[in-house]
Amino acid sequence: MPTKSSERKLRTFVKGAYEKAFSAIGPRKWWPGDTAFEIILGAILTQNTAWKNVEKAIAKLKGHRVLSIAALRDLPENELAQMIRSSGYFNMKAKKIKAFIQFLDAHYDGSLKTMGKENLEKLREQLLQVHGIGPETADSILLYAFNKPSFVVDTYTRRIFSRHHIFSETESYDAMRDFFMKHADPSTFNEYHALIVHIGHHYCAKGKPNCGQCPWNWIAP
DNA sequence: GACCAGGCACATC
DNA sequence: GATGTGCATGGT
Repeated sequence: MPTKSSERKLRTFVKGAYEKAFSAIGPRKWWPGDTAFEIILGAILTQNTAWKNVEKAIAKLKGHRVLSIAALRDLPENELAQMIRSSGYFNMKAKKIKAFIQFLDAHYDGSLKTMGKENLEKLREQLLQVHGIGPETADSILLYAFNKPSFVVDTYTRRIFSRHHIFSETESYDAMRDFFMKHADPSTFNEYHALIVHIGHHYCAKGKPNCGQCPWNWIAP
Protein backbone atom coordinates (compact mmCIF):
# COMPACT_ATOMS: atom_id res chain seq x y z
CA MET A 1 0.00 0.00 0.00
CA PRO A 2 1.71 3.21 -1.13
CA THR A 3 1.78 6.16 1.24
CA LYS A 4 0.20 9.47 0.29
CA SER A 5 3.52 11.16 -0.37
CA SER A 6 4.83 8.29 -2.51
CA GLU A 7 1.53 8.31 -4.35
CA ARG A 8 2.03 11.99 -5.08
CA LYS A 9 5.56 11.36 -6.37
CA LEU A 10 4.33 8.64 -8.69
CA ARG A 11 1.61 10.84 -10.05
CA THR A 12 4.11 13.62 -10.62
CA PHE A 13 6.47 11.25 -12.41
CA VAL A 14 3.76 9.90 -14.67
CA LYS A 15 2.59 13.36 -15.70
CA GLY A 16 6.12 14.72 -15.98
CA ALA A 17 7.35 11.76 -17.99
CA TYR A 18 4.68 12.34 -20.58
CA GLU A 19 5.39 16.05 -20.87
CA LYS A 20 9.14 15.54 -21.09
CA ALA A 21 8.83 12.80 -23.67
CA PHE A 22 6.36 14.78 -25.72
CA SER A 23 8.59 17.84 -25.87
CA ALA A 24 11.72 15.76 -26.53
CA ILE A 25 10.23 13.58 -29.23
CA GLY A 26 7.06 15.25 -30.48
CA PRO A 27 3.71 13.72 -31.36
CA ARG A 28 3.81 10.22 -32.86
CA LYS A 29 0.29 10.36 -34.29
CA TRP A 30 -0.50 6.72 -33.83
CA TRP A 31 -1.58 3.98 -34.65
CA PRO A 32 -0.04 3.36 -38.11
CA GLY A 33 -3.03 2.14 -40.12
CA ASP A 34 -5.66 3.62 -42.41
CA THR A 35 -8.80 1.99 -41.04
CA ALA A 36 -10.11 0.54 -37.79
CA PHE A 37 -9.88 -2.94 -39.24
CA GLU A 38 -6.30 -2.45 -40.36
CA ILE A 39 -5.44 -1.30 -36.84
CA ILE A 40 -7.05 -4.42 -35.38
CA LEU A 41 -5.10 -6.65 -37.76
CA GLY A 42 -1.90 -4.82 -36.88
CA ALA A 43 -2.59 -5.28 -33.17
CA ILE A 44 -2.83 -9.04 -33.64
CA LEU A 45 0.05 -9.33 -36.09
CA THR A 46 2.49 -7.36 -33.95
CA GLN A 47 2.23 -9.71 -30.98
CA ASN A 48 5.82 -10.34 -29.90
CA THR A 49 6.93 -9.25 -33.36
CA ALA A 50 8.88 -6.33 -34.82
CA TRP A 51 6.59 -3.87 -36.62
CA LYS A 52 8.63 -4.04 -39.81
CA ASN A 53 7.60 -7.68 -40.26
CA VAL A 54 3.99 -6.70 -39.70
CA GLU A 55 4.19 -4.03 -42.39
CA LYS A 56 5.26 -6.62 -44.91
CA ALA A 57 2.33 -8.85 -44.01
CA ILE A 58 -0.15 -5.98 -44.27
CA ALA A 59 1.34 -4.92 -47.61
CA LYS A 60 0.88 -8.46 -48.87
CA LEU A 61 -2.76 -8.49 -47.78
CA LYS A 62 -3.30 -5.17 -49.52
CA GLY A 63 -1.53 -6.43 -52.64
CA HIS A 64 -3.90 -9.38 -52.79
CA ARG A 65 -6.82 -7.04 -52.10
CA VAL A 66 -7.96 -9.01 -49.08
CA LEU A 67 -7.49 -6.42 -46.37
CA SER A 68 -11.17 -6.21 -45.51
CA ILE A 69 -13.54 -8.05 -43.23
CA ALA A 70 -15.51 -9.43 -46.16
CA ALA A 71 -12.47 -10.72 -48.02
CA LEU A 72 -10.82 -12.27 -44.98
CA ARG A 73 -14.07 -13.91 -43.92
CA ASP A 74 -14.01 -15.91 -47.18
CA LEU A 75 -10.27 -16.50 -47.39
CA PRO A 76 -9.24 -20.00 -46.24
CA GLU A 77 -7.20 -19.94 -43.05
CA ASN A 78 -4.19 -21.65 -44.63
CA GLU A 79 -4.06 -19.08 -47.44
CA LEU A 80 -4.28 -16.27 -44.94
CA ALA A 81 -1.45 -17.87 -42.96
CA GLN A 82 0.82 -17.88 -46.00
CA MET A 83 0.16 -14.22 -46.69
CA ILE A 84 1.14 -13.19 -43.18
CA ARG A 85 4.23 -15.40 -42.94
CA SER A 86 6.56 -12.45 -42.43
CA SER A 87 4.91 -11.54 -39.14
CA GLY A 88 5.92 -14.84 -37.53
CA TYR A 89 3.63 -17.28 -35.65
CA PHE A 90 1.63 -17.16 -38.86
CA ASN A 91 -0.52 -20.25 -38.26
CA MET A 92 -1.53 -18.99 -34.82
CA LYS A 93 -2.18 -15.47 -36.07
CA ALA A 94 -4.31 -16.65 -38.99
CA LYS A 95 -6.45 -18.52 -36.49
CA LYS A 96 -6.66 -15.43 -34.29
CA ILE A 97 -7.77 -13.20 -37.15
CA LYS A 98 -10.44 -15.73 -38.09
CA ALA A 99 -11.55 -15.87 -34.45
CA PHE A 100 -11.94 -12.10 -34.33
CA ILE A 101 -14.09 -12.02 -37.46
CA GLN A 102 -16.25 -14.82 -36.05
CA PHE A 103 -16.66 -12.81 -32.87
CA LEU A 104 -17.58 -9.70 -34.83
CA ASP A 105 -20.15 -11.62 -36.88
CA ALA A 106 -21.65 -13.32 -33.83
CA HIS A 107 -21.97 -10.24 -31.62
CA TYR A 108 -22.11 -7.23 -33.92
CA ASP A 109 -23.41 -8.54 -37.22
CA GLY A 110 -19.95 -8.10 -38.73
CA SER A 111 -19.97 -4.35 -38.14
CA LEU A 112 -17.09 -2.50 -36.46
CA LYS A 113 -19.29 0.59 -36.41
CA THR A 114 -21.88 -1.20 -34.32
CA MET A 115 -19.18 -2.68 -32.14
CA GLY A 116 -17.75 0.77 -31.47
CA LYS A 117 -21.00 1.90 -29.87
CA GLU A 118 -20.58 -0.54 -27.00
CA ASN A 119 -19.05 0.83 -23.80
CA LEU A 120 -15.41 0.31 -22.90
CA GLU A 121 -15.71 -2.16 -20.04
CA LYS A 122 -18.18 -4.41 -21.83
CA LEU A 123 -16.05 -4.39 -24.98
CA ARG A 124 -12.86 -5.15 -23.10
CA GLU A 125 -14.49 -8.08 -21.36
CA GLN A 126 -15.76 -9.41 -24.68
CA LEU A 127 -12.44 -8.94 -26.49
CA LEU A 128 -10.61 -10.86 -23.78
CA GLN A 129 -12.89 -13.81 -24.50
CA VAL A 130 -11.76 -13.95 -28.12
CA HIS A 131 -9.08 -16.52 -28.87
CA GLY A 132 -5.75 -14.76 -29.38
CA ILE A 133 -6.74 -11.46 -27.82
CA GLY A 134 -5.05 -10.84 -24.49
CA PRO A 135 -4.93 -7.66 -22.45
CA GLU A 136 -2.45 -5.72 -24.59
CA THR A 137 -4.15 -6.52 -27.88
CA ALA A 138 -7.56 -5.74 -26.36
CA ASP A 139 -6.41 -2.38 -25.06
CA SER A 140 -4.69 -1.52 -28.35
CA ILE A 141 -7.92 -2.23 -30.22
CA LEU A 142 -10.00 -0.25 -27.74
CA LEU A 143 -7.68 2.74 -27.75
CA TYR A 144 -6.58 2.95 -31.37
CA ALA A 145 -9.39 1.35 -33.37
CA PHE A 146 -12.28 2.62 -31.24
CA ASN A 147 -10.85 5.70 -29.52
CA LYS A 148 -11.79 4.43 -26.07
CA PRO A 149 -9.58 5.53 -23.16
CA SER A 150 -7.98 2.20 -22.30
CA PHE A 151 -4.29 2.46 -21.48
CA VAL A 152 -2.03 0.06 -23.38
CA VAL A 153 0.78 -1.59 -21.44
CA ASP A 154 3.52 -3.39 -23.31
CA THR A 155 6.97 -4.85 -22.82
CA TYR A 156 8.50 -1.38 -23.18
CA THR A 157 6.23 0.09 -20.52
CA ARG A 158 7.37 -2.55 -18.08
CA ARG A 159 11.01 -2.16 -19.05
CA ILE A 160 11.17 1.62 -18.92
CA PHE A 161 9.09 2.24 -15.82
CA SER A 162 10.60 -0.59 -13.81
CA ARG A 163 14.08 0.74 -14.60
CA HIS A 164 12.94 4.08 -13.26
CA HIS A 165 11.73 2.22 -10.14
CA ILE A 166 8.11 3.16 -10.67
CA PHE A 167 7.09 -0.45 -10.40
CA SER A 168 8.70 -3.85 -10.21
CA GLU A 169 9.83 -5.81 -13.25
CA THR A 170 7.34 -8.56 -12.43
CA GLU A 171 4.33 -6.29 -11.90
CA SER A 172 1.12 -7.68 -13.41
CA TYR A 173 -0.41 -6.26 -16.58
CA ASP A 174 -3.58 -5.15 -14.84
CA ALA A 175 -1.71 -3.47 -12.02
CA MET A 176 0.34 -1.43 -14.48
CA ARG A 177 -2.72 -0.55 -16.54
CA ASP A 178 -4.62 0.50 -13.41
CA PHE A 179 -1.65 2.62 -12.44
CA PHE A 180 -1.67 4.62 -15.67
CA MET A 181 -5.45 4.74 -15.84
CA LYS A 182 -5.36 6.33 -12.40
CA HIS A 183 -2.41 8.68 -12.77
CA ALA A 184 -2.36 9.74 -16.42
CA ASP A 185 -4.75 12.03 -18.29
CA PRO A 186 -7.12 9.92 -20.45
CA SER A 187 -6.79 12.37 -23.33
CA THR A 188 -3.08 11.49 -23.47
CA PHE A 189 -3.38 7.67 -23.42
CA ASN A 190 -3.04 7.53 -27.19
CA GLU A 191 0.14 9.61 -27.42
CA TYR A 192 1.53 8.27 -24.17
CA HIS A 193 1.71 4.68 -25.36
CA ALA A 194 3.06 5.76 -28.74
CA LEU A 195 5.82 7.73 -27.03
CA ILE A 196 6.63 4.78 -24.77
CA VAL A 197 7.12 2.53 -27.80
CA HIS A 198 9.37 5.12 -29.43
CA ILE A 199 11.41 5.44 -26.24
CA GLY A 200 11.42 1.69 -25.77
CA HIS A 201 13.29 1.25 -29.03
CA HIS A 202 16.17 3.17 -27.46
CA TYR A 203 16.30 1.22 -24.21
CA CYS A 204 18.59 -1.81 -24.30
CA ALA A 205 16.71 -5.04 -23.72
CA LYS A 206 19.16 -6.11 -21.09
CA GLY A 207 20.72 -3.52 -18.93
CA LYS A 208 20.96 -2.17 -15.47
CA PRO A 209 19.08 0.86 -14.28
CA ASN A 210 20.69 3.88 -15.84
CA CYS A 211 23.30 1.97 -17.82
CA GLY A 212 24.35 5.17 -19.55
CA GLN A 213 23.05 4.25 -22.98
CA CYS A 214 19.29 4.60 -22.55
CA PRO A 215 17.92 8.16 -22.94
CA TRP A 216 16.83 8.76 -19.34
CA ASN A 217 16.56 12.48 -19.91
CA TRP A 218 13.58 11.90 -22.18
CA ILE A 219 11.35 11.10 -19.23
CA ALA A 220 13.23 11.39 -15.93
CA PRO A 221 12.73 14.60 -13.94
C1' DG B 1 24.77 -18.12 -33.93
C1' DA B 2 22.55 -15.76 -30.16
C1' DC B 3 19.30 -12.48 -29.09
C1' DC B 4 15.39 -9.64 -29.75
C1' DA B 5 10.79 -8.07 -31.47
C1' DG B 6 4.63 -3.18 -29.54
C1' DG B 7 1.91 -11.62 -26.64
C1' DC B 8 -0.98 -15.31 -25.91
C1' DA B 9 -2.81 -20.01 -24.87
C1' DC B 10 -2.19 -23.95 -22.52
C1' DA B 11 -0.06 -27.42 -19.34
C1' DT B 12 1.68 -28.36 -14.95
C1' DC B 13 2.96 -27.86 -10.19
C1' DG C 1 -1.13 -17.71 -8.61
C1' DA C 2 3.42 -18.42 -10.32
C1' DT C 3 6.22 -20.68 -13.78
C1' DG C 4 7.42 -23.03 -18.15
C1' DT C 5 6.78 -23.93 -23.10
C1' DG C 6 5.35 -23.69 -28.09
C1' DC C 7 4.51 -20.65 -31.64
C1' DA C 8 8.18 -18.54 -36.23
C1' DT C 9 9.90 -14.90 -39.28
C1' DG C 10 13.40 -11.40 -39.97
C1' DG C 11 16.81 -7.87 -38.38
C1' DT C 12 21.08 -6.86 -35.62
